[in-house]
Amino acid sequence: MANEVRVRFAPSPTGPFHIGGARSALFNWLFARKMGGKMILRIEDTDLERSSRESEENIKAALKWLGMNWDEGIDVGGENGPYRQTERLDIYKKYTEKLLAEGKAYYCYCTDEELEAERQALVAEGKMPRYMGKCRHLTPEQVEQYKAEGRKPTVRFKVPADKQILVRDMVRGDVVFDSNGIGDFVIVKSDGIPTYNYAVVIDDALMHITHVIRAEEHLSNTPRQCLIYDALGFEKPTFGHISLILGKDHTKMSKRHGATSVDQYRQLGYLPEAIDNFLALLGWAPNSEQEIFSMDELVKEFSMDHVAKNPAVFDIDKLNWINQHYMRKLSRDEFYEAAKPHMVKKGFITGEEFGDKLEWLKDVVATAQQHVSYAAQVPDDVAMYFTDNFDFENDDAKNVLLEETVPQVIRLLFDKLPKLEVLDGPSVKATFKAIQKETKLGGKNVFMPIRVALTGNQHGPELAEMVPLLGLARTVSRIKNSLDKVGVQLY
RNA sequence: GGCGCUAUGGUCAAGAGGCUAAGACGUCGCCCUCUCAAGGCGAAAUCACGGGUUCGAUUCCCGUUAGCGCUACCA
Repeated sequence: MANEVRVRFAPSPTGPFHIGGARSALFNWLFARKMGGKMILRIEDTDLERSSRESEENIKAALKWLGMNWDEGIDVGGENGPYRQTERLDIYKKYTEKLLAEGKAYYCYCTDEELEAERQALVAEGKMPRYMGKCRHLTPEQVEQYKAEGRKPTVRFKVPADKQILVRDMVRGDVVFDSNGIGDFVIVKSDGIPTYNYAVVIDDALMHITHVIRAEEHLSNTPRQCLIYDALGFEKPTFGHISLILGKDHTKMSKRHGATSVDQYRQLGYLPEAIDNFLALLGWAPNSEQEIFSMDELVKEFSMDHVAKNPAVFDIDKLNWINQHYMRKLSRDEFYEAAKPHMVKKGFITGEEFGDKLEWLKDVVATAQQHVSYAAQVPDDVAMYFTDNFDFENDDAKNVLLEETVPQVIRLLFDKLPKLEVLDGPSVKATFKAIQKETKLGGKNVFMPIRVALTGNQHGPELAEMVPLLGLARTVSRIKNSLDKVGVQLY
């Protein structure tokens, strides 16, 4: 297909998969799906020092977890492979030789020290520090001399002077750069590995990428890449530079802003649908006022011309709100599974429970479903079901038990509860109502003492759901203990 | 320093020459309610600044300021 849209996501496997990378991937994926095109996954591992297979695996796992599949690339193959840059070295080499032969690139034998000295000199003169093309015209003798010294050359691209470079960008419009502001840059490092700006062009061209959607930090590099496209006679793709995600203090997201990797959010119990939904809304807005979108809906609604130009601050509150929305929609079992690892971690369950015990656990966990933002919050929310030892939250709570109507209420409760045929929500509720009626007390005077005696706390889940889960014996003993602690006599 | 991008409430944002400047998160208040959460209703809160262009600028142009990015043998 001649006009097929082909986009790529090309991460560097140099660490935990960042939430910003996930957003770039998402925009590419949405655009590809929307246009009925293809998504290619390529691994840019030319930084030998920092790249690792481990983070490559991490990236692939995260993409899958987020529901983004790719049509071509790593693991799935395709006609334009290999899809790992370190496996494409011979391809780059061919083009480098061509550039060298045509005089569009040259060997540079400068050492780091020489480069640094040049930079310092330029700065001292108040000029822009950039490579001045010292090795552009080396004589054969000089080259021999350098070789004899054992110097390993880099290959630099010869940047043409006085050229206006136009970058056509889907989100920023046309951006013009002046080639005079760009020094001859390295395209092949002294170890023979191509640099990012070089490899990316060859790969995108050879993989027939039609739209390059990536983070804004690459915009300033794009003119360099355009120069290479031209030098190699490749057709340029359409670019789309999406804004960066910033932390709360408006600086680039980093560790001190809390969780920044996709995996951290997964581990905290965020749902992939929620992350996708949230990320999509960061820098893109639908036509409608809708806030909650499934992936299918996003595909349907997505459009690159509704992508915002300005950077977006990562708002954890909104993520929490969206995640809570999706959490509430889970089934009882799904929610239990989501909470399970966190319950195990806290030692509340072993993961081996079955039978009545399992059902009880599911019921307990289910009490947290409506008001928790992410799964890691579940254990704290249900901790009271796992220990009968508790302290009073504060003196206010303690004072609730000192009210003179308390003994009467508790006596009636202890009288009625054991007589119930089944101890469930409705029957417990009915019991409370009956006590209210007999004592002519307001609801608060009935519920609050029971709540505090039962939990030590003035806040918490509904009593009618709590009592059945605790069971008769624990309910009675917890209340007795609390009354003893504050010295209230029942009879 | 140079180049580039950006600038609507605390945050995400709609808007695309004339509007009471949407909506959402968050905040606050009220309702519901034993409490919390959820839910319902409501409120406060925004066009960075200065010049133009125009009958009229949040919207177009220029400048200033601020933030960010690039200026690497990192991507």
